[in-house]
Amino acid sequence: MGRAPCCAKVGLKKGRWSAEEDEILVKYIAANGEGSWRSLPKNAGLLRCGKSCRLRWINYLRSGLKRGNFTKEEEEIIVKLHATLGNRWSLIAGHLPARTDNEIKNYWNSHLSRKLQSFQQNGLDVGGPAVVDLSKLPGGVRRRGGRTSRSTTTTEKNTKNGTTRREKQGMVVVSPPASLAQSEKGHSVVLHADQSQASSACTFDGNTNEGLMDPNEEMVSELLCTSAMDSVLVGPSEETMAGWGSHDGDTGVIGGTTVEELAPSHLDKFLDWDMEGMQAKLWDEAGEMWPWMWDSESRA
DNA sequence: AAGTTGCACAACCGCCGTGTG
DNA sequence: CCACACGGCGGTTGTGCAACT
Repeated sequence: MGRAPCCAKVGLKKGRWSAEEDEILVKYIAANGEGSWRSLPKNAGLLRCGKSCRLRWINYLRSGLKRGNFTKEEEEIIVKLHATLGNRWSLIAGHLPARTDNEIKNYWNSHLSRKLQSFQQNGLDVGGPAVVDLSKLPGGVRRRGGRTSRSTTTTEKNTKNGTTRREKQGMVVVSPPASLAQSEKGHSVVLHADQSQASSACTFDGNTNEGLMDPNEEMVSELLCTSAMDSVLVGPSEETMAGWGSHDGDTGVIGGTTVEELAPSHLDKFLDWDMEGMQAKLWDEAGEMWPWMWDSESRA
């Protein structure tokens, strides 16, 4: 059992590509086209693994790639798509043709995730992620090196989506908007994010009108609250949950609709939505959107 | 000026799905 | 149906560099 390594490890060069190697690879592909990555390095005279050649070509050498800083528009697209698709960088990259999945992934890990986390931790009242001017958030200004002081813990703050948050024993305690707390007192609300965050949930206990959430899950749910559109994104049936958990064939079943089916038309539409308005709508229509939450079992 | 620290990013690693014999 | 090769993808790591002490 077990596959043979993609290439013989012995004698192959690793690490950064030299200009000479780049030139060889570009010339070879120009003459012979892409594909046959396994045999490419041998045929081209490169002491590289085929996968390494492919990665170098895909991410840096092929034409049509846009290098340099991400624009504000690109950032917003990434944030919104990530809220929907999770870490499916190749799908996200499909909506930013000049960017590679690796570049987007790196950018997310080094820039955007930190911004959003800072946003959440500081409870900034900036109107929700969809309308956040990312450049104004902590970390928005590129800064390199040096020691950074760790942000102090927050006690209690009101957020623009109507919830109240405070921290207790390492968890984020979230209270729903007063309107929901009063109208739906005695019920529980569980917010589920996309497939990759299926376990992320905020449960508002009907008696205390509070919900406990991991700080990281808070960010997910914040995005979810502002982006949820219908049952496709919110609320698990058993079938849906099974699809989330299984990663069935990389299909990414969400509420019976595959991610591939969602993209691009639904996602393009999604990007145009008034996220803040959707957030308010979500709270207003909580009873309709999550009917399974109001059954007798969930109240036990 | 030198040492320290953390960021940014290129590249690697390993798993998974698909195609093929 | 099975085993294998290959390509693709997402997670992770290594390294260079600049800011800071």
